Amino acid sequence: MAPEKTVERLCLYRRLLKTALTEGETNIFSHELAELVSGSAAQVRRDLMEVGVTGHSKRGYEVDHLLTEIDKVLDAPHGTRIVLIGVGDLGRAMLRFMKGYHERIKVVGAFDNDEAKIERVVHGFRCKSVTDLEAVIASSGVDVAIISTPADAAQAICDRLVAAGVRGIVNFAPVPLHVPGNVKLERVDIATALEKVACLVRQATVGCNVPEEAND
Amino acid sequence: MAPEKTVERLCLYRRLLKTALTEGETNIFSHELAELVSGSAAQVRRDLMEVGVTGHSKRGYEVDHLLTEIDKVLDAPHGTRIVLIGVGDLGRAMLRFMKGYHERIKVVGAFDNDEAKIERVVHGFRCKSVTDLEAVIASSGVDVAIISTPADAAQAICDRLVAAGVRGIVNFAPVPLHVPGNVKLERVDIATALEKVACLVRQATVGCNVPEEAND
DNA sequence: TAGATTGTTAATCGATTAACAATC
DNA sequence: TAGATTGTTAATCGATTAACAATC
Repeated sequence: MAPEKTVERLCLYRRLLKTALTEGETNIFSHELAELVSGSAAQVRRDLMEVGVTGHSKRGYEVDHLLTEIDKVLDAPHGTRIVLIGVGDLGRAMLRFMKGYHERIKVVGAFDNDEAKIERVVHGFRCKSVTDLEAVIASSGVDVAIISTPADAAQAICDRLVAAGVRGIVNFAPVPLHVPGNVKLERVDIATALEKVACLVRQATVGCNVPEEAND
Repeated sequence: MAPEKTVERLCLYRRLLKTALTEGETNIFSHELAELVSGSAAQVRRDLMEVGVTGHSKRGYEVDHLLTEIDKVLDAPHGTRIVLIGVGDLGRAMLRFMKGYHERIKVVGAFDNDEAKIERVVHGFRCKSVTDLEAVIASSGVDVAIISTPADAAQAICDRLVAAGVRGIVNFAPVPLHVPGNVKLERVDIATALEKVACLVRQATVGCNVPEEAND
């Protein structure tokens, strides 16, 4: 119901509010939260409207209450069951992240096709054979799958996930995946992020730096 | 000069065009490229206009030529010099990715503050002490830095990078960083991606699935 | 020629920002 | 009260899409 961009920012707000809370801040103004995310106060207020909380013109918003309400919007009350496919460096990074994150993130399986990795325990999760993927999905139920395989394996895995009924996918493989309209797909494109910044930096320095030639 | 969104898509096009080229495709229509990225043909044509290439109404675009021109827009002719800070799982994933990627990506340093990692070779790069960060930047010159440290170290590292003259930063740490306006910052937010998909999937299934209670 | 595709402009869409009355 | 902040609507901005003459 809340627009995607708002959902993204709510995830950010939540993390920052948790920090603020542990630092003893009980109340926060929209412009303070805005500064933390390098956004505008108006946008913060708009986002919080979406959550349904209401602030106070003298004290701003109550951090505690804000967190409770954002949780309600973002999290499924019974948690999110997750599978991860591809236990390489990136897959391990995700497992490690999810391990310590919060209790409503539930990893129900980590899969790889490398015999050497199967049955190994990585950050507390036992690696399974990718041949068992459908069986685990069928028995545990899965809300979101993380694809951290090499590019050439990603679409095939994606198809299997969709066929098995998974309706949310986070794709770390550097290829665009194709999914039916009823599946939510989020691309995390490391390659593009790097190339994009490189390009933008270069564009910004054109003219003041190396003038296209003229050195040695 | 090209809008950021266009730059992002150009990165994607380039990767897909390379694949197409190795598969022997010499020409491609805007609607074909659009399908590969799940975009629209009009957008592809618009993006390619920005690059300055021109197509042919019977044969579409020449893949070969397209790649050459996109390279010119995206890449600095002398390459992009990169440092990476934080050789954890995520840092290793990035090193591994950059190792095999292409010749214009030049990693000039990988840093960590863990004594156990320093001097170790990771995916072909020797890990350095983070105390040497400024020295390496000063001697090698650095275009883009990748921050893959834990969240609590990220802002301090970021400040040091900016002070040392780095003008492009890719941030993998799950905190928003603050940089001056002349620094390009790209956030790759793994935590948000995961939480966002979880939320969207849940929103989509509300009503048809667990009706907020009603099971034991 | 007829049909498909390109290059480009105008129309649409969505998201962000500005503004301001209402509140404390 | 005076001053700051909220909640919300209207104005702005940018990006995407539709449309279509020109081209091959």
